[in-house]
Amino acid sequence: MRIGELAERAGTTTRALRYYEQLGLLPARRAGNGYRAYDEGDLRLLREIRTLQDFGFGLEETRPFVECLRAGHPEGDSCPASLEVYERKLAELDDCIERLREARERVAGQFERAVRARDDLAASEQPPRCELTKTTEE
Amino acid sequence: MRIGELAERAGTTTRALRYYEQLGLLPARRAGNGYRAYDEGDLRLLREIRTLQDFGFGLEETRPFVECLRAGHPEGDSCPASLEVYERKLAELDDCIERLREARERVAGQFERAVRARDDLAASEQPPRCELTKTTEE
DNA sequence: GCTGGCGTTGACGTCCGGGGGAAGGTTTAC
DNA sequence: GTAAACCTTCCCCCGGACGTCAACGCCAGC
Repeated sequence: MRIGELAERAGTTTRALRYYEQLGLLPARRAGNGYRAYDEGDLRLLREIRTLQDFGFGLEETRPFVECLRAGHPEGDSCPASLEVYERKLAELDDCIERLREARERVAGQFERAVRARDDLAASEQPPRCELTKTTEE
Repeated sequence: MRIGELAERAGTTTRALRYYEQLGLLPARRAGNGYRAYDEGDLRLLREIRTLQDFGFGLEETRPFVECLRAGHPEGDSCPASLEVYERKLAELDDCIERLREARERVAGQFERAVRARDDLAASEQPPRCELTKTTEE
């Protein structure tokens, strides 16, 4: 299989495949004419890469998974190195989520304070009309 | 006050101040010699910008707050436009947090599955030795 | 009067990842 | 025979918030 077919079957582009090869992530054998030659195993590797990317992994983070598959393991995450990447990613996500939650709380606090300040100001400038005054005023 | 003093008092750099001016965020009056001239009000505006940046706001998002202060309001968030930015930011943060949480759950699921697969494999390859076999084998 | 430190503008560099796109040349496929 | 697919090499781009010169002007102190 050549690069165009592989790209199409994996739903990516030839440009990306050349880039992955450049990274050493998905090296290709070469046919006699210099064309890149891929097989079904490469498609499997490529699908692993794409799946992990959908999970939010960077390309470098997919490397242990790809190498694990290439080493003959049944799944990309059958190797300790892959599990470590999972753990690191989980820690990274937790950290990121926590920081965003803190930021959210700070902003929410500011927002609520500002809204109260606005309402207080409105109330002092134009005192609330109770039911009785309301009917008499209008 | 000139640019160096303002930068130092606000804990930022002259480069940043020129950049803010370039964005029209913090325009400066000019002294006779062409130097930028700032006053205490500008320091207040700048502190508002820095505070919001610490909250995770982009520079453009600080603009309504700065203009609100410049319009004479007591706080940067005394204006409706600022409150809208707060609301947009909260929605943006919520969305971001939610997407990260989903990603985290997907990764956690994969991780747990992989760990179970590993343990199952270890168990089948090397059956667990109970207390009795342990003493007889070694 | 000169050195040093501040100021000015403008333009380009950086960081980050993940490619995009074009030029210019082979090889294959119909 | 020609169009499509492939090859390599090269630079470009995205965004955000500045950093980093370069080359000059202004001013205080000694």
